[in-house]
Amino acid sequence: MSKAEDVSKFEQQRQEKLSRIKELGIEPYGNRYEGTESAENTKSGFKDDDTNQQAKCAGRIVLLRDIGKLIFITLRDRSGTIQVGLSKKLLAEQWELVKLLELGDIIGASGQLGKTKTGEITIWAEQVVLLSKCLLQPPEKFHGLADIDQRYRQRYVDLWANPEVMELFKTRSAIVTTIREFLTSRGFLEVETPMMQTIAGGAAAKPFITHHNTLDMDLFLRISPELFLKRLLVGGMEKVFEINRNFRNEGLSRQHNPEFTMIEVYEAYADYNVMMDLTEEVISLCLEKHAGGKQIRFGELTLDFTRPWRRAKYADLLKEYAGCDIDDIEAVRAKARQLDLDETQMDDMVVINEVFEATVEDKLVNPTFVIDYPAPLCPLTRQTKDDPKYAERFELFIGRMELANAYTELNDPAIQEENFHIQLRGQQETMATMDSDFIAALKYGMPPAGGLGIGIDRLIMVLTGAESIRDVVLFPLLRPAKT
RNA sequence: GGAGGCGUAGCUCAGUCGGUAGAGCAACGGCCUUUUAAGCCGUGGGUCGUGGGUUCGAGUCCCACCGCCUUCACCA
Repeated sequence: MSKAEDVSKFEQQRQEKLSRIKELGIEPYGNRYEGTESAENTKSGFKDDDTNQQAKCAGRIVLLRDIGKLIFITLRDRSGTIQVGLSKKLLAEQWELVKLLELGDIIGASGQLGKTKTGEITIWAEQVVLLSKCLLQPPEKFHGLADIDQRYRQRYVDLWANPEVMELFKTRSAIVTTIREFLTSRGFLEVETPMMQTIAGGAAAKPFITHHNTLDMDLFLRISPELFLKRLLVGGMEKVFEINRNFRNEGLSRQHNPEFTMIEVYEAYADYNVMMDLTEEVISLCLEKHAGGKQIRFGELTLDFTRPWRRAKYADLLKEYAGCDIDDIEAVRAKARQLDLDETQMDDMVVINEVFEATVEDKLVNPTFVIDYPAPLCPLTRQTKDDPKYAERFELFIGRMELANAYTELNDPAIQEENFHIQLRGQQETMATMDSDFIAALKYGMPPAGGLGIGIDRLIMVLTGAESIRDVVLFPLLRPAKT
């Protein structure tokens, strides 16, 4: 960064142009501008045989080529770009304004639609309106804005200077819409539950703490909506979902942003198998509608989404990749030591999970459902029918990342209350924080249900090939910029 | 929090062994009515992230700090 003095030098030049525009009696910040068509629609609507086709577009000047008495401008709008030809002959009275236009200004232009010698569809402007003056230097026209720091801090510039960034966020929006439509068309009700909670439950994570002044009480930003959505099952909302932010006060990484978007889905009378099918179906639908094929490049990896996706038991994967039997705890502990893990202060289950995470997770590149987790690791999950050591839970891994987590919900209040007291040694956080109102809800009777959570940001990552969560979050958390 | 890397003009980037700070784009002044990252002629632009230190001399070497990236820790 350079001195404010230098920055303002360029700004001053633009301020001077602004003054000259005002001297022409022109308001440099326009108002409502009606009757426009998008750039891409305008171009696709062009007919060669129609010699009197009018067009009207608005957008930001991203390229400007001044040939003297003729200026070519490339306008960028939400849809793409279109060329505007500004001719002195056609714009006699507006020519003075037109000569003052510069990169970054937002203008509206209308006139006859035609083609240039080289065949580019062009609006030959008869009317030009300055809609907003740009007072700061836009980034370089060819390379765009490349500095990662600045791209995140000034996403408002990144979005129009780098069209692929705009594309990605349009895709993100479309994927969320697809998920929403998929669920609502199947009778799911979209709801919103508290983001500020008095007990941060439903997941194992450190919460953010905030304070309500009038009530004079601390509140937690939610780490999960789970316990509230299950209350809705008790209330009779049999198929519900919520798409919203969770907050976890933990480290940042390529896969972790402190606030991230989750969808949670609950279906009464279903179980984790139903949720597994639903997960595979909805992600495949998103892939089909919004991605380039069943194979997606993800950094060094190629993710193959061809169905059916692998479904493998937790214990079998442990055997496969760690080479030890889940029931042979000494073998697992030996493996832990081999991995340089200090297992002495950990409960058996914690050791098993540490070994699992260290040996299995980074092998799971193509979509893989890991099913039947050890029950003690799953205090909110129903045990499997044939073996109480395991819980009816799956996690979906794609590209070495955990994307989804689901289970057959525990609806026995006695077992749930007991599980809320579990604190495994070696676990820093526990998802078993006592919530007695939730127990009360269960005592009224919660239908058996399947529940599912999908990390939306990570889903967008694997579907678009973006390797960093910051590339799929519009405004990722950063420290304040240097002064 | 630990480790490693990066920070040079508005933007994208060069900068050799420690010896007066460079290019392209953008800007400014000219020319140009069919350009496509338009072209041509000319001009200006820098406390090299910040602060110390070593040195006759620091963008370059050393230390601290700030920010970003990667990685580890953390984190289902």
